Amino acid sequence: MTKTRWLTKDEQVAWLRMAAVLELLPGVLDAQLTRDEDLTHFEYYVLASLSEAPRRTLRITALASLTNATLPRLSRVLTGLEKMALVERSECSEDRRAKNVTLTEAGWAKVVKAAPGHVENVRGLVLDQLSQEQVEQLSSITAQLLTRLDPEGRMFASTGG
Amino acid sequence: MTKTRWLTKDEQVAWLRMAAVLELLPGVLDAQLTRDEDLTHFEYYVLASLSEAPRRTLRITALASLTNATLPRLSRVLTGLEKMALVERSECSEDRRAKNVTLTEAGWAKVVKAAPGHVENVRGLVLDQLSQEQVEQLSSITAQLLTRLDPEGRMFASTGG
DNA sequence: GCTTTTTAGTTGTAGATACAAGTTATCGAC
DNA sequence: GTCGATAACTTGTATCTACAACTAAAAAGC
Repeated sequence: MTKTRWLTKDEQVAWLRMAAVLELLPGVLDAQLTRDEDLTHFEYYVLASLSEAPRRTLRITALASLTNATLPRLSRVLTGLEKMALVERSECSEDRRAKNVTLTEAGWAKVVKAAPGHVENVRGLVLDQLSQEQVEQLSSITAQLLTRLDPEGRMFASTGG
Repeated sequence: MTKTRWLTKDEQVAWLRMAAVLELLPGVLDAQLTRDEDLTHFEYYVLASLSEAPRRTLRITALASLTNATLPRLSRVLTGLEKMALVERSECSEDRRAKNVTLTEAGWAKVVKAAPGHVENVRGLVLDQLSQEQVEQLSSITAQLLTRLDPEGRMFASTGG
């Protein structure tokens, strides 16, 4: 129980701004995808993750790890996506406890259709707002933060420092 | 409908890292406060906002704007905080539709008690992970993003560029 | 001043998420 | 190979949040 090291004025400002971004950005990302594609950002992220996997297929646990979702959450989201015919569950031959999820053709088409709008949104909100130099700085800063937030690089094919 | 400007490799990496931070950081902030103080990060933010207001009092709408909450959400959270005796609602004399919320003595004590752990957490997760220079860069970058995300500076006493 | 519109806040209802418990299957000890 | 422990999901239940409908009061139109 040592004495608290309070934030300096500059740190305080930096953190308050960061906290505000943390609060605002997810809602704005969600809003565009919901409006244009009737998908939450999380659902999009699930589909996008599958689209990049070998054979567009992953074990549910692996997908949960990639997306930082709990298993119950992912299970229910997958049920929803399955109802939309965007993914399919199937038994896993090697481990009969486990299941595979596969992106259907319709699911692939959905990702292809949704990607441009999402990318434009990310550009408009973030990347195009920053100078080339700032984008590099942001990349370094977030990489540094992830060493603590995600030490095992689960959400990320840990692209070197 | 122009051709999509896809992300360069560097942009893609920067964005994926940023998205991962966005996904992970709120949960970790919440976990510490819930564990140590039985408060969500949002509840803490509400109490902290009140603690800095004149007379520790704000109109509900003003508080909603500061915290980026919808009115229904804030209304219910306030009901919860009121049950914990951390805040009090009172009629607003100037406008009888409106209500004021005030931090009680117990609410003030709660913020004072919770702040050190929260600050240590923010330090450990973010500020102490970065160099002095990176903290400045983060501050500039987030300020830039907020010009788009929060053009009216609602969440922030817009501290100049 | 009376009516219409807008604003402040609360509550109804539905969907999303978490934690815990349940099910089925693998793994490890022996 | 049998038994207890662990792992991969799924489902039950409670809480949280959003959107919409509701109440009450101020503001605006005329």
